[in-house]
Amino acid sequence: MKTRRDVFQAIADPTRRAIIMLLTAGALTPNAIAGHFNSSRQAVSKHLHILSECEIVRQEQRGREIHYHLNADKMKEIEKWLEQFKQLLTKRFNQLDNVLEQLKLKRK
Amino acid sequence: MKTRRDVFQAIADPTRRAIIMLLTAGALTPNAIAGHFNSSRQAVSKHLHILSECEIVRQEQRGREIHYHLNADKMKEIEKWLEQFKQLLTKRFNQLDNVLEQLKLKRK
DNA sequence: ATTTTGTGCTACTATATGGTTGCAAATATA
DNA sequence: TATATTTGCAACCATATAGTAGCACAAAAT
Repeated sequence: MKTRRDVFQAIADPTRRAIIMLLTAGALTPNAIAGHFNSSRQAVSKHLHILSECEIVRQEQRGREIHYHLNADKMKEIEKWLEQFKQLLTKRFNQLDNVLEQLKLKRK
Repeated sequence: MKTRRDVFQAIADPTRRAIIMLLTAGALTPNAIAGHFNSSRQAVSKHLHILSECEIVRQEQRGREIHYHLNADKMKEIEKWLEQFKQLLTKRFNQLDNVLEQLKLKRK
């Protein structure tokens, strides 16, 4: 099992999805984030580390505090994949349309 | 670590994403799918099992062959989450707009 | 009837993951 | 200066994951 670290891996965990949602409202410190969940500060820190690696999140040091900002652009990768998926689906239905078209012609 | 089995977990693995893409073109047997990848038949079967559990994929027995169909509707869950995310982002920018608006007013 | 083929299922392995605990470093506060 | 707070980091644990190999069973093909 190679260590993957992509956006899809990042959003696989429900806590990380929640953190992402939370950060849409603005930057927060690890402590503040942990306060919103049942997770411990360290657990949240680990999730933030993973999110940092995927560049979904960006650190900003401010004295002893670290503010975690969301990099919303990264989310576009998922959107892109979904778009690609939907396009392939459309192609398939076009093929199905062709089949139905041909059946219609035959019936004539 | 609880065993999660949701769509997000399902698309976390690149092989599974590839399988999903492959099945947009139509149903395939495990052997046929494995033929498209470097993965072994057993590995693909495991992925199909996971995809079945999330209802992304549906089995159709045909003699000794099993055809795996895509349930494209499940993918909408991801779309829905993304939509929710984007909506939250918009809200944040609206708040930012309000701040700027207020600053403008103050300057007057 | 025998062989081949397609598949699922059950170990088994190595590695990843999510989480906890404890410690150290840096900054803020008294 | 002494103490409290915020954080990262490393060690450790239990479980999940991805993959392999082998067996069993049913359906086709010979």
